[in-house]
Amino acid sequence: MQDARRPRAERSETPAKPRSRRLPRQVRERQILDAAVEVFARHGYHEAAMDEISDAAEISKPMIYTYLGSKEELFVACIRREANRLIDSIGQAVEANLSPDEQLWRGLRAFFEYANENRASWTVLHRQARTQGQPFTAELSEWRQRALDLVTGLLARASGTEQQPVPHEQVQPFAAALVGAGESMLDWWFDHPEYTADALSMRLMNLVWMGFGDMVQGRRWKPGGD
Amino acid sequence: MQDARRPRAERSETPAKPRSRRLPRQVRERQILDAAVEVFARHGYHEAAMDEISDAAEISKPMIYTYLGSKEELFVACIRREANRLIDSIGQAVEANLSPDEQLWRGLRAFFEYANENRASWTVLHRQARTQGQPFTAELSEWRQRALDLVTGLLARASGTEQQPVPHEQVQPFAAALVGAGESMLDWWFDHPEYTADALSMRLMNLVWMGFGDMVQGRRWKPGGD
Amino acid sequence: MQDARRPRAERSETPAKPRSRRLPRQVRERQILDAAVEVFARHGYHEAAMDEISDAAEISKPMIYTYLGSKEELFVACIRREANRLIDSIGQAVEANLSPDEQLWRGLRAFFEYANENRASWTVLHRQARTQGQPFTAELSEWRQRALDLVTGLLARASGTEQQPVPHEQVQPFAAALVGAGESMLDWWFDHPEYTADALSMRLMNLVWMGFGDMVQGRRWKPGGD
Amino acid sequence: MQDARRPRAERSETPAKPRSRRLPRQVRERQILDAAVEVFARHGYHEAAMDEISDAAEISKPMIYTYLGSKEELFVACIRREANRLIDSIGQAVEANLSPDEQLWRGLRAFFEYANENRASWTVLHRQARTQGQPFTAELSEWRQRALDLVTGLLARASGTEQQPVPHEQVQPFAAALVGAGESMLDWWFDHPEYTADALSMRLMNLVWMGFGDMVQGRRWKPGGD
DNA sequence: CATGAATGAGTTTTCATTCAT
DNA sequence: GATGAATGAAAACTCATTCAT
Repeated sequence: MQDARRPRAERSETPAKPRSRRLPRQVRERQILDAAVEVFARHGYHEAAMDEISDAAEISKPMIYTYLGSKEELFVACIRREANRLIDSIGQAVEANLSPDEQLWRGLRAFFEYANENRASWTVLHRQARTQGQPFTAELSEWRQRALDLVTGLLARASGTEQQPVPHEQVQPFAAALVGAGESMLDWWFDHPEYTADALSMRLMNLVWMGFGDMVQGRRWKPGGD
Repeated sequence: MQDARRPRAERSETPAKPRSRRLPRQVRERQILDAAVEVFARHGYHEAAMDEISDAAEISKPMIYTYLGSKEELFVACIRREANRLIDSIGQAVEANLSPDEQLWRGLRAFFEYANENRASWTVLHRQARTQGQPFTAELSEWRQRALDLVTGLLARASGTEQQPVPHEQVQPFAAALVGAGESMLDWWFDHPEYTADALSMRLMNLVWMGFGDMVQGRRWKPGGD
Repeated sequence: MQDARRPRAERSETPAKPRSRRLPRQVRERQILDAAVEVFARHGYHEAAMDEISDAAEISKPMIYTYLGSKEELFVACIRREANRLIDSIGQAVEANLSPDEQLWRGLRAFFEYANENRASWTVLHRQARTQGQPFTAELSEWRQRALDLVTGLLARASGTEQQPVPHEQVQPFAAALVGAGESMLDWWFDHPEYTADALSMRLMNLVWMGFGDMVQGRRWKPGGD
Repeated sequence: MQDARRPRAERSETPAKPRSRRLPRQVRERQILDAAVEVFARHGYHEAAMDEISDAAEISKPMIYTYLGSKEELFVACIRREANRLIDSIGQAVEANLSPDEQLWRGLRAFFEYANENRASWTVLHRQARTQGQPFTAELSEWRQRALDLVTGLLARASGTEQQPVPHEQVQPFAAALVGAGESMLDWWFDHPEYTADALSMRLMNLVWMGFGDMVQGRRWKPGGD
């Protein structure tokens, strides 16, 4: 947790820059959120100290409370903003005029790219993923649900034919699996950065797509069979 | 200060239940671990209070420290014990004389069953999965690595032929994906308990196994293709 | 757990004295140090409770930690401040234009006076003197060394002639003895306050000075002699 | 404080020697006191843990309480035993048929020798010397008083003539000074072990004896004089 | 508007002491 | 007689949150 708080006795002699007062609220809020995402990603919700966030944001703690409310509300605001950014990124990658499978792949790739280029953002979304019983649990599962819906949609559109679309509730468990597989592969990627987002997403696409295709077309694995 | 620590002579008036005192160490350690797993699963490491654990274990805090050491050591002990239980469960399900694909499926099913029947155990293993920078990080990643190795082994054996085994490092990213997919599907299952472990594991098996099989046999998805 | 830390809205009913809030840091630090010296003197390092110090300083514990750091750092700060005060007192009493022996005597007298008038200050410096293996041991021995050096200097200057100054390392054991003798006499004084600092310091001066003078001039006591 | 308590999980497989049960009480008490002196000397009263003492004594804690009572009583017993040993040592060195000054010197030398050869014993007597407000304060000051009386007696007998003995109350402050000087010199000795007890005691004897002799004979140092 | 000063309520950990076996 | 098991009561330190300036 470092030493972020405790204004030790040796106050720096130079009064330092007066910390640029009187900025418009919007700018302040962005500063705060940026810092908070950084710190929450680094330490997680509970280990993150408001002092460290206020230090990182170069703003005093009371301002954080004034602008963003409690620690919990601040965290929720972070999740919301970063979730939107990620989902927008994916949404933009999935151009409507592409074929459904291409769309799916582009979406996966966009996900890998976003996470790789916005580590803190991804981490803050991911780190607390399994936390339960916390006040912010609702927000977290909401964003996960949005992500899941997005993938479910892509997968359903890609797998059904025009005549026989696959119903969402049937696709859902596979979408869940795909999401989990993606996250897991991402973690693996961070430890093996020699791959590209392109390659990674292709592998995942292959794994799931082909398997899913087989299933849709009735080719199945059965125990004892083969 | 001074002598304040000397315990009072007058005990509580109500005799209360005698709480079966003076149990052997081994028994107490088990009690403590059971309670700790429960509490850590419920709240996570940092939000779990030693007080709550001691309450749940029906023992005083000093005994926990005497027997299991610090909070961190206690957590590590939980992880270790539960990880062993889970991995043993899977290991026993994977009988050596089965065909490789059957083994993989049995393993998946055992995983689903174990997690379903031992929620707290699974949760404690899973909840802190992405935590970093904590003292117990080492223990957590060790157990994840063991799990990953187990799956990698199963997948590699199942996908190669006797003549042409697939090298582990090539299988790894897929194993990672499979693990993630399984975890994610499990979460989904908890919200849709109408399925059986059998059905779930079969679905996952199909998804991954068929896809993987396609890849191994050279059937690939390519962007722009079809 | 959870949100337990959020402070209650309803403050204590009794308005009580307003306790002059929001004082500048400098003032608070002095208050804290004053209280800490008092409490450390009374109970010693380990038996002193931060709670008692914070009560004595009329401030909450967190402020102590914020301003002065850990208990150990607080103690070190006390030692440092009080050691400086004492050594300054002696230094000022030892005017440069006096004869060396007069300087030595004035120094001794200043020591007795300071200790008598600043009991807590002296006690905090003295009480832990023989403690070892504690984290603050370094600070304690540093101040003792400074005191010893001061006395060694006075003694050396006073005992040698201009032509033949006595080397410090030869004087040192006697300086150590003198310091110990002074401390011990001081303790004795506290139980027999009918004496004056003047009288006490004169006695000690006589004891050591005459004896030392004899030795320097070659008059020695030898066993079996007379 | 080491790790003296907490019987960690890895109980040694070998049942170890059964800790020789059923020893006569006297032997047990000696074992305990020996261990306690060692531990108290090492850590001081408050930092010494009963667990460490019981470990060192190779006896269980309840036995300590049964035989010696509370921690405080145990400490008092240590002080008492070791004080007696030291004072006896000095007493034996001071043979009645010697000349008074020779007696004084022998006493000093015996003190230095004892302390040097029985570090723990000396340390336990010395370490808590300045502690106040503790329950054992009485015992500590009693032993100091006995030591002071012993020295006062020696000094008085040595300094007066048969016809004109110096009254004790006049000698006392000097005796206090002598004791303090001795202790201080002893500390210094521990850091400069190249000297012998003989040399050290001679130095101290010279310092104090000659000075005292001068005073008794009316040679005095006066401020402003010389 | 901005912030340094302030704190209530915890948290983990330790220790002298005693009881049941 | 001897001990492992057990605990009440603290102690140091932290943190989200708010008020006075």
